[in-house]
Amino acid sequence: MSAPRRRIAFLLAQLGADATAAFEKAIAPLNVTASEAGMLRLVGRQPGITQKAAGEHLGVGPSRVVAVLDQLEQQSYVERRRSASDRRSHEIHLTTSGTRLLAKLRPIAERHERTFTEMLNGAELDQLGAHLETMAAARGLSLDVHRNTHDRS
Amino acid sequence: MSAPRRRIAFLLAQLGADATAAFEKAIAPLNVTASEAGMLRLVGRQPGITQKAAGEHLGVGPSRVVAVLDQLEQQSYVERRRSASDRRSHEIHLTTSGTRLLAKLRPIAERHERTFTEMLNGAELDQLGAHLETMAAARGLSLDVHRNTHDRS
DNA sequence: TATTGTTATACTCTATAACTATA
DNA sequence: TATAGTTATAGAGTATAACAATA
Repeated sequence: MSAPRRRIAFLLAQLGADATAAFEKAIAPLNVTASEAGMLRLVGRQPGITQKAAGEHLGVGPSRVVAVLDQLEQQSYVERRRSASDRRSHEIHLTTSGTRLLAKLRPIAERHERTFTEMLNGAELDQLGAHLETMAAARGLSLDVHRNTHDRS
Repeated sequence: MSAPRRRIAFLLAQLGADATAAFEKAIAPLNVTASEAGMLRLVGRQPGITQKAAGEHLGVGPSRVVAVLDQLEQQSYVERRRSASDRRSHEIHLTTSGTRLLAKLRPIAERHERTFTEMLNGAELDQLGAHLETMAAARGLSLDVHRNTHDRS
């Protein structure tokens, strides 16, 4: 059918906003925002990543990267190190306390995922995940930021 | 599977944000934001709705309702009328040109929906839509009432 | 006293342009 | 010249509190 009576895009917008708000709320006790948590995960997975590369992965501009890193660095969760090969660029690394924070974030993210998926069974989630990944790939969204723990396959 | 899946909520957040951004971009030529489009559609469906009720339907606060309506009224797409029964409240109505704008919005929203669904076949979309609706219902998101501003027609 | 809408304020996120220091 | 990062600024969206008119 070419006349779309379905409301997929609308449902995605609704559920996506709800997921983001719920995640923000879940991690608020750790005094980090979703932006900061996303950056922490990325840096944990790719230590030494440059700010430019981080911005591309996260889909945000350079000035937003600066703001997020300023916040994280001020709380001593990450540090910027000037690259030896190209002194214009900064390599971002987790500190010990950043690594500890990331470890605390993981179970919260898992619980968050469970609250969003508990109403569907395993087969349904496999279908849903496959379709969402197909859509995300077709839309050119990068998907690797979140897969940094045990489910890399 | 007992290991928590950690990708569905993330995919929803990513795709939801992408859907919202794409819709904004699609309607930009009409010089309306997604907030304004959502309000227009609500008022089209429920002429005479009060600002308070509109805010509840759209999931935004009173001051946001004022800002969106100020914008729409300034462009003569809607008008506020004091309620005869309760002179504290305003009843919102589309103007002729607001109705015309709403009619132009509809095919754009349909094209937007197709853009987000063209990579899946009909059976896959049926599955996906059913699962998303199950999730939305479990999350307490209304399927009939539009609670956020990133709406399609 | 409570409610509807308004105004004011502050904070987050996004986007852009100008600037610096390197290359 | 071009690039990586920084700074400044502006806009949209959100949240909250104080306020006027009305109930």
